[in-house]
Amino acid sequence: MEKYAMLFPCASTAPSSSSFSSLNMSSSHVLNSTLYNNNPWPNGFLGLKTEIHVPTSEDKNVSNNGSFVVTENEEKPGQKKGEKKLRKPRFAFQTRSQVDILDDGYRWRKYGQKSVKNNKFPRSYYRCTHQGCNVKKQVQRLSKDEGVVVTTYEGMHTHPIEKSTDNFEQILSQMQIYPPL
DNA sequence: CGTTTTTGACCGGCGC
DNA sequence: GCGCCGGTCAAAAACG
Repeated sequence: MEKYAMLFPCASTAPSSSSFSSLNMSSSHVLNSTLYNNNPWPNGFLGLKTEIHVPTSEDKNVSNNGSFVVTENEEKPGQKKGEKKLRKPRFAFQTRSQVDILDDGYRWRKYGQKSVKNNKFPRSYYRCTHQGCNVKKQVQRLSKDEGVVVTTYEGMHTHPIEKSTDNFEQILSQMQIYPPL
């Protein structure tokens, strides 16, 4: 297996994708697409404060998760009231990208992959390789829309980013919200 | 040689 | 109690 192909879907009105494909592709991926951030990160995972909802026509199609889902301490039916159940905040980012792995500057170790029902594509489970940092993340690709990738983060990082987020920041700054299709 | 990926087994919760 | 479903473990392979 070779490395992932550096594909850049390019929204279409991308200003200059040249800066995107920085030379250090050590593990920098691009996610030019819709990214929803509510800034739930302690140390500022992303500096930007974008909170937009793009009601694309696909929205109805992708009803299973509108676009940005924040599942904090939600009590599910059947759970004991006020239990010490592991309540971790979860954030789902729905991204339009050809690349599954969206690098956020952290190092992830894949620890599992399972196929989900109603989905042709498997779901990958990643874990932050930092000691004491039990942040998990799972990447799922919608079978309906191959271009849509749902990245779900679980937990928060308690350590600085190991890599220079410069690249990622650049991407974010240049990232633009998808126009309603 | 150390680290990450792969992949099936395993396990816990939930519904029937 | 059993089977489905989703998530994790762990051993070996793959990779740099």
